[in-house]
Amino acid sequence: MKIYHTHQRTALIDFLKGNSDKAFTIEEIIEKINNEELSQSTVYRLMTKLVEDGLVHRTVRGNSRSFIYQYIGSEKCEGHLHMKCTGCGKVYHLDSSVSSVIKNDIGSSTGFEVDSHTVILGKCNTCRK
Amino acid sequence: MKIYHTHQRTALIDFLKGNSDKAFTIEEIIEKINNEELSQSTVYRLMTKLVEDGLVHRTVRGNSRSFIYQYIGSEKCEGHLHMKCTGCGKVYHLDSSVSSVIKNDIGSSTGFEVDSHTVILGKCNTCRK
DNA sequence: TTGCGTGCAAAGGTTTTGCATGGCA
DNA sequence: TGCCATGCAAAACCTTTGCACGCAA
Repeated sequence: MKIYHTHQRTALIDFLKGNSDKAFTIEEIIEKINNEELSQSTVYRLMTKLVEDGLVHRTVRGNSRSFIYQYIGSEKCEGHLHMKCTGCGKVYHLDSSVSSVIKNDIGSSTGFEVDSHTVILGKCNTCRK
Repeated sequence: MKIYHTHQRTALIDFLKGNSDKAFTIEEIIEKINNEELSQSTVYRLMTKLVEDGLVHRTVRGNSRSFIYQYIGSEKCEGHLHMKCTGCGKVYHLDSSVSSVIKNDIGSSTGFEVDSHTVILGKCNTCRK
């Protein structure tokens, strides 16, 4: 299935890439980029695809009911683990060397081969306070 | 606010405690214990409280739309991490000492406080072959 | 008896979908 | 031109809530 590079798609991906250190609800995304004019259903549809393609990570924030999305698709994400804060929903990138140490610790003690896409849950420095 | 020990509450907590290695949707919970007769809204209400009290952990499963809940209040799983094999689906308990090392590695390099109930994904020794 | 808990059904909020139209390649 | 993408509005879905009644303490 071919992909058309519509201006809606471009605007959305540019926005997410430019803010890959933050996570947003669909509502927030629409608010932030609606000079580019894209409808709610388009955002939902694009997001679904981006999540399927592994470019975007989907979670929930706190005990809210809606999902938040964060861009994690850059190549630089290969090989390291991610941590997701259960408070604010933000995804953090764990340093490659620390990631390797962890994978080795687990591998050598149990024979378990850790998947690079594992998301470690916890509370970030800010939300712990 | 006083707590009444109704049979609905007891049935729910007993079920969750007895299956603390698994996570369930509200629908699944109702299905599994509905010889004890408890309504959907009661399950939702009890769950909300249990999550607030920190006895139950709430997340989402895969790309589903509904939440899943898992009991995390028992002491026996305190302090160590779990690994789930994406091949056979089994959950493994990671040795406490290895768990501590990992938590410390992450904590000292990022300030992130790892949730003990994090589930690390990967392939177990058997499934790797 | 008191007042928290429950069940039912209705409401609420978020996400998905059908259909006609728009626009990229 | 061919066909994927979009927008709108309706539908679907999950969760929450109001109210009257039930039941633990």
